[in-house]
Amino acid sequence: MKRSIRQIQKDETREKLLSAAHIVFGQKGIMAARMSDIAEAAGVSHGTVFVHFKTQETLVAAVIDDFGIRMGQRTHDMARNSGSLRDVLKAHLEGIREDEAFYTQLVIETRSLPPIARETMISIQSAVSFHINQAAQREMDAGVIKPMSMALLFNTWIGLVHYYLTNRDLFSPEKSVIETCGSMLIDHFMHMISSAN
Amino acid sequence: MKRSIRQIQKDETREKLLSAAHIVFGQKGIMAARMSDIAEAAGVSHGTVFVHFKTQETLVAAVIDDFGIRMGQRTHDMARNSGSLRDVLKAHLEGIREDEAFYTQLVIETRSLPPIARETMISIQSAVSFHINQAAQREMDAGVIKPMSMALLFNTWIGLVHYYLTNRDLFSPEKSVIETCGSMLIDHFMHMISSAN
Amino acid sequence: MKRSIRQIQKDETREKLLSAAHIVFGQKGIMAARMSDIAEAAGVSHGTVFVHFKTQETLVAAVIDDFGIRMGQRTHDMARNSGSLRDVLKAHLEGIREDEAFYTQLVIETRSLPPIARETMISIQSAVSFHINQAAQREMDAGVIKPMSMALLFNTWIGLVHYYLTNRDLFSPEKSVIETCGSMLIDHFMHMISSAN
Amino acid sequence: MKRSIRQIQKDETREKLLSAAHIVFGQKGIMAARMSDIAEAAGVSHGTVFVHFKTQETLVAAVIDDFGIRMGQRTHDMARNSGSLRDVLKAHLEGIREDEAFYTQLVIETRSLPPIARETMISIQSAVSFHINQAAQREMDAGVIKPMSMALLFNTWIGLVHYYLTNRDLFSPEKSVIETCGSMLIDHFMHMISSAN
DNA sequence: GATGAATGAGGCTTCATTCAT
DNA sequence: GATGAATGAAGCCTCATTCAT
Repeated sequence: MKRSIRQIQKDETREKLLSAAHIVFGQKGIMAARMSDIAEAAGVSHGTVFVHFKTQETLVAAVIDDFGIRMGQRTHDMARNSGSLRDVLKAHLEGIREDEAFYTQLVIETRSLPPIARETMISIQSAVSFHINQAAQREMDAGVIKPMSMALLFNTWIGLVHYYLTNRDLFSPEKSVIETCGSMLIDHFMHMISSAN
Repeated sequence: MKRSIRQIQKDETREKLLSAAHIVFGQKGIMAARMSDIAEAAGVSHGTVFVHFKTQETLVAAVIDDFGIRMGQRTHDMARNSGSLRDVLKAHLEGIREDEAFYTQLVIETRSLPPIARETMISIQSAVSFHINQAAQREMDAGVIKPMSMALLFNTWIGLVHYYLTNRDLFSPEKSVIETCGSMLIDHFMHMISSAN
Repeated sequence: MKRSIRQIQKDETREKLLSAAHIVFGQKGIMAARMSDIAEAAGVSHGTVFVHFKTQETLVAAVIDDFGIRMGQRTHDMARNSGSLRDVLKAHLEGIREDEAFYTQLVIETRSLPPIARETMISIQSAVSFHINQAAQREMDAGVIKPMSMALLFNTWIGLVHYYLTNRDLFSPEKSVIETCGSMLIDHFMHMISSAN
Repeated sequence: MKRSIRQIQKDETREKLLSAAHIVFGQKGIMAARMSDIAEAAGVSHGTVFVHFKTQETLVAAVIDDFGIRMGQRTHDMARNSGSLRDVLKAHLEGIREDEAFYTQLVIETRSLPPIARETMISIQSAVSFHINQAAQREMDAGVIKPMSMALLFNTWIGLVHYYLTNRDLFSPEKSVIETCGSMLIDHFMHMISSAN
């Protein structure tokens, strides 16, 4: 069927665009990237972007949505492979590391992005939070970590991670912050919430 | 003196502009605010902005610098009035609260702003960090708080605060995050780092 | 080939713009012409100009360069068709006449234009001067014209021509100065430098 | 009388402005000079310029008029001190030399200036032409110079002089063209029109 | 469907001119 | 009269979006 060949090609182009946008957004920032930058990065013409995404906002939303699904999947995988809180945190960072640049931009720009961005961010955090809380609760019940509000425990972790991500220039100008500081952050966080001294 | 009447008026306009910019930046974002928004907010004509600030970047730099000085002053005051770490954290949040919206935008946008922004941010954090570390060290030596890296202690605090600030919509959509969550954050943080359970 | 249809159309627009700019520059002056004047004269939108010429300076440079090439070609043709100095002068004026308005503006504004303008002007004059000198030298050697510095002979001729061009309002307000005064100028110049009385 | 003290001061300021404008116009070009440049050069405030000259055009006109009067005076003096054509040409160049920069700008910009500029230019040239023609006629009658149209003789001279003035960068980048090339120009011109070889 | 030239709204900046002091 | 801050019209340039090919 001709139809389906075309369809396949179209889908391929769409994927190229989403992937290119993901990279460019991670490099230049989401709102700072121009539509033509993305076209160029995807190796297609400027106009083609608009064939697939009616407006800039649509493209941004699609990239974010895509990313949300990927993160959701990773978080889901996280569940089965992790037992201890430490494992969960490790898996969490690992999940971020795979999209570090884009994730960081998303953290930074959420507020000035279309609502979908905020919603995606929240849904990602909710899923992550669910797993972290579960593991934390278990260890808290076991008396390994201090009793404290789950929400605050989670927000402290997220805040710490985001702080390092968004200040990469201070902590790891050359390469991935997660790679450079990840295990240190986990150690520190575990130490802080641990009931031992 | 004629001189000084005119000078005073000019200074007033400059102040009006800085103050309007400070507000508008806090509302719309620093780079998203247009020069004409600021003119309008200050109640002067578009051209007047350029009488006082040759370029947009100059204005941004001036507002940030202004803010940096104000924060520096507050941090300095913090020193004499605070003994315990809890006091210092309280003073820190109090200092932020007075410029909450702008501070939050600065946290968000630092990376896409002229270098002065980053430098100001760093210098503010350095000063704050100095006082926090001093108090924390004392209490750590006294065995009241767990032994841990000063840098990580500070970054955890800053990360936590910034996380709440930059997610105001989640934590306090109506009013100041600091007002709403400040003492909770301090309590939580103190509890976390405390050597007691 | 699709390629070439689009390419041809783009080139046509570029030509329309260059040609419109050439005319508008001749009428209003090179720096006095606004980008929007040229867009209007070319029958395209304001933004289109910037698709083809990134900045005003680029456009000016392109128009001048274009003109330089055209003049160079004419000067080259001049060579083969002219024997006597009189012929060369005639050809020179003829070459100018085809772009009289623009050439005149260029003469007037060279100093306030980007360096390319000056360079183009100089290169045009050099080529012309070469041919004039050659013919003049021959006739000087033959004793037909007075012995004199070639440079001064050339500068006198150019000065005379430019003076008439730049004072068209005095000499030929209605139409081309070259048409109106050209042969008179040649006669006069030849008479002046002739060794006969 | 208070009145007349004020009047004197006002006149002084006006003179300062005219003089400053004359210099600045000579340096930056007449239309390229900003009103504030002139205020600064005159050592008065920006607003003061408008107290004396309602519009930019008025100022330009006044400076040109002033210059015209000065040139007229010099031309008049030229009359009594000069006998031969060579003397007149020398006096002519001398008159220009005293205002070389401004005169050159005027030559270049006349067309884009208010009509007064053109009229002044014409009136200056008329006066000069009168004296040159008179002397030339005498020598032509005496058979010293070739018979030729007075207008063309004059225009050749003016064209030559203007060509050197407006191409100072080629002929005398460092200092006055008249000083550097003046006598050469006179010699050449006299040689050209002389009936001798 | 892909292309990329054309479009035009929107933003920054300059500078002659005005006017309150 | 002198001052200089304020004004706003006008010009350059960017970039998301449209549309003919």
